[in-house]
Amino acid sequence: MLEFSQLEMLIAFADQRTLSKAAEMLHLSQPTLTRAMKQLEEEFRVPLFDHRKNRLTLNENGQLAVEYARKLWQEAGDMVERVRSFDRAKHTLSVGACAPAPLWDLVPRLSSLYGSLTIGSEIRECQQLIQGLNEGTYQIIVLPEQIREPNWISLPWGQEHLFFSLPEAHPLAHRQGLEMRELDGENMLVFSNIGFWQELLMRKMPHSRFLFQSDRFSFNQLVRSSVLPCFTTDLSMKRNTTDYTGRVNIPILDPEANVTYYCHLLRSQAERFQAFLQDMRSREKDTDEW
Amino acid sequence: MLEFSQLEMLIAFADQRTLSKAAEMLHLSQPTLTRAMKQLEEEFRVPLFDHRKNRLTLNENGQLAVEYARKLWQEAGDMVERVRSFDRAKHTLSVGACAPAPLWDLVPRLSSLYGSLTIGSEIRECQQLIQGLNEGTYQIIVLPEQIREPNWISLPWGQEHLFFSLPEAHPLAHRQGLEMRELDGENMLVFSNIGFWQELLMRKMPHSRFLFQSDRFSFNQLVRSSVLPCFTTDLSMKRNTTDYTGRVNIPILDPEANVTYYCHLLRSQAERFQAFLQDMRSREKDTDEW
DNA sequence: GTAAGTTACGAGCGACGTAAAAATG
DNA sequence: CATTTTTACGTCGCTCGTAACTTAC
Repeated sequence: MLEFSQLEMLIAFADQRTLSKAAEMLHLSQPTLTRAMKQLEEEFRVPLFDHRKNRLTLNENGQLAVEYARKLWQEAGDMVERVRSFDRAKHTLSVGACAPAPLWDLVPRLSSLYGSLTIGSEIRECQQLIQGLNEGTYQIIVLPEQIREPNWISLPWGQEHLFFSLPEAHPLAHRQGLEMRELDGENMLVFSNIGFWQELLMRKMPHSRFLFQSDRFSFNQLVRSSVLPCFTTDLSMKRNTTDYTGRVNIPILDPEANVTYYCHLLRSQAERFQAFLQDMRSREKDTDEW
Repeated sequence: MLEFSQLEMLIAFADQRTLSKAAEMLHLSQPTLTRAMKQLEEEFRVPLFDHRKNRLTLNENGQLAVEYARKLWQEAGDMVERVRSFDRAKHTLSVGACAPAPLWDLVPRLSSLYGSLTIGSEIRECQQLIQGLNEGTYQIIVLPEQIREPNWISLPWGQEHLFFSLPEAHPLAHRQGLEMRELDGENMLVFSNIGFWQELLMRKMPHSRFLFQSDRFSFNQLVRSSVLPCFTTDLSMKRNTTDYTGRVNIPILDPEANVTYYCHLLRSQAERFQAFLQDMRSREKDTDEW
């Protein structure tokens, strides 16, 4: 019977051009290769090589066989890989979100509901999330708006409200509310990896320069020590990772700065995530939490 | 390493639903199957089966693996088949013709030119021949007309002229030439497997009934013993396989009944058939032969 | 009780490597 | 003379089958 090991040796010979080199490469003795090539010729029942006294070369049949062997070898590898990733997909749950805040309670929630699964989470652009959900890259995605698709399920997952954080001495610090255009042009401190917020800031405040900080510690230092205006949100403040003493946090009035998040998942996965859906629906009634 | 024998066993198990039946089918002991399935799980490093005490069933991973295994198994078979037929193609030369007569001298000619090759010949409809040449089913085709294709080579291969063969007592037996419509309506004796001629007869003599004879001996008997008109051609008469004594053979004047055959082959094969092409061209000058 | 899967064990065969020979440039 | 392929030979190891055990319907 044709065996993968034989195909491997054939491919190695095609690559190395001599049996000796191929044998060395595969950590086999050279006679083993000679035998394997003979066996292949017997199995195919056609000559695959030009057997000269001390030179073995592929003939046309052999070259064709090598082509097929490579394809088969590749597909055999794919087969194993696909089955493994299929299995892995059953033990992992990938969440994609448009912003970090929804993940703060979503991931722990999912962890406690699906203790046996590995929870992976990523922050990506909305368009990528939508595509990823359809392609199976994500099982659950969080978007800042509700998208109604017939084969999707969507349920609200809290709200988030953007604030300006101004030094007390700032001329606008006395205001109860602000529109983004009122600070357009000022240099702003911004924490990185804030998902869709970043695009929003740059769109609504095109004249501002944004000083992005990817390190939480550096960002906190700058918030405390500088007089640069920055951003925060209600969820961020509740989480208390940054000390805003000496600053006034003023709600931003623009409608785009006040979002409701929605979890979306494929209707075909409803059964798998039944526990999560029940949990979401029970929260939905308990509106105080938000 | 993954082995084809393991895939075979996996497929057999998927088909038979129990290891015992699969083992029986493959003429192996049942423990061999148990081991092979274990090995597969080790190679994939994911569970493929639901191991119950006395029942083994494929889980989802396993079902996926079986799908791939079937595909791979099929392709491995294809691989061998393709290489074999590729090799065979190098040792065979398939000729397709629209009528039998051109083959009478073409096949012996090719045999003597390419003694090491097996010559296969078939009579088919022109459309099938054209398709077959392009697809590689035939290396050489003979058509009753010249077709000019940029990547084809075409050269004439003789002429053939159709005759009516009438009993001497037939009212038209004295004529020097006849048109087909003049005998339309009479019952005619026809030898089978005459290629495109058959279609021509039926088209030009729609009111005649044709008594097809596929056996040469029966046909000859009927020609001798009956007074039914029949057909012959100059090439057929030269070949002398039928005794026309007591009959008058009268040329048919319709242009379609007087054809020049053309051999066609792919220009890409010109080198391979160089000897044949030279031979054809030298005959072409020697017009007396026709 | 029958039929299925798993485990244990022993034997046989086959695959591999070493060694030697032959050939080529 | 170095490199390569092929052949011969001996041994190690792996694979297979038999047999015994366990379980379920």
